Amino acid sequence: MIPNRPFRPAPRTARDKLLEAGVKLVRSRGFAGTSVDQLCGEAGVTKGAFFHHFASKESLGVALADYWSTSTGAFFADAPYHHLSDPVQRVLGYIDLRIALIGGPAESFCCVAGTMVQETFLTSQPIRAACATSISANAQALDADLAAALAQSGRDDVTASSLGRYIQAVLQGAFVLAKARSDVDAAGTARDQLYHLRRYLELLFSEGIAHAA
Amino acid sequence: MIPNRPFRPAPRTARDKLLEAGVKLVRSRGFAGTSVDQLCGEAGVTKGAFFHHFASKESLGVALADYWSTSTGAFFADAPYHHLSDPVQRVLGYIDLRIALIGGPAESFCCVAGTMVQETFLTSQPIRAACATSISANAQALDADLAAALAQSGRDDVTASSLGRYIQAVLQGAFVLAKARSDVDAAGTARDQLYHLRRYLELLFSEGIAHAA
DNA sequence: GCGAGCATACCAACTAGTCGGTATGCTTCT
DNA sequence: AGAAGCATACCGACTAGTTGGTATGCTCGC
Repeated sequence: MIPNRPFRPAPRTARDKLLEAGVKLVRSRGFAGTSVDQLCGEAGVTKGAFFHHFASKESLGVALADYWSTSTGAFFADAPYHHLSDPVQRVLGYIDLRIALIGGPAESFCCVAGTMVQETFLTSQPIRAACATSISANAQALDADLAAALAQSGRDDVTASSLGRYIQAVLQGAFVLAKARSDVDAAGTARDQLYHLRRYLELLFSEGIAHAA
Repeated sequence: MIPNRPFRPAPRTARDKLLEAGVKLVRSRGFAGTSVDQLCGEAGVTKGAFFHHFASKESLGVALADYWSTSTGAFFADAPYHHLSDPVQRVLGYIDLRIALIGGPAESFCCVAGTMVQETFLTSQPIRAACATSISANAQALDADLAAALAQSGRDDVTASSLGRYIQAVLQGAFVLAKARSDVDAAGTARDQLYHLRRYLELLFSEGIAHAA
């Protein structure tokens, strides 16, 4: 789930170029709406190269979800909010980073895995599983901070894993609404959802303290 | 349509059958992943009937979003939570109804408009607009109750329309996560997101009262 | 008999995937 | 060192089947 990815490296091999093309085309046209020829055209490679690296279009979908997962995972693992001492602030720092990454048209910040899984969850089990792994990896990266923040706030009615999934759900929903309202203000629409999410987390953690006091 | 035979069941036209087939197939395979032939097969109708009623596959997509919007709109307009006297309870009653409606596999409770707009927001402006209208109509149906609940709680930092959009965003996100986790527990995953949403609304409205007091 | 509603037959374009081929390296044996 | 042997990376024409869409004909209520 890397949104804008301003510093992505130039892809060298045909495989990398095809995966980068996949990110762009799936984000804007969906998986079924993107043909192998379009992927090759966008990547500037031939069909021979495509089927040299991928056994089928489906296997590109699986590889794309993995590629997306590892590149976004690396991005957030390096983010500065990890250095904050307060776990609540680390969680809010993650949300603030997500807010900061939203900008431009919807296809530049939406999620490849979320888009793919909507279309393929019944027609391709391998792609569905790869997308599920990608999304849950994002959720689990926050798990320790969420658990610490909940414990610190005295919250025992919410689990960290459930809250982590909720954060991912709000992100995915924000992307859907941003696409729907892309004629008005895609980025602003998406950010609005994260402001509500941030407010929920603040209420949740402070309400916990109020309870404990 | 025309009630010239009141003692017989209403004649299901090919158009209605195609729209019903569209709901089922788009929910489970997406719009681009569903062919005109599949739609005709599911509806038990031939291609001639399809292009008699719809100028193109795209125009079926637009009609499908409208059909979805009116049928779901009518359902929620008749729901019993409207009779509750407290606006906060009406809002929470809507959430509880949405929770109650979630069950079975993901394709039986997910949103047609949300699925379609993800794929087509850049490739078909008419479908995107129809889906946006469908989603925002759902949001606006809650507008008056949300405004009353916010006013009653003394909340002036959140607008009703923004909160209505957030509710729709969480629903859409819940559907995405349910699809991704359809191997585990699709319905339970989706419901979990709405429990968080319900808690947010409770905190929001009670926190407002605390502020006012 | 006329138009609404639908069926049959068909088409050009596009689809994912195949296949024979080339260029460039890396190993290994002499 | 050098050549044989082989693997990797890539090319682009080709195919069998599917796609959305069309042209035409039937049928039945008004």
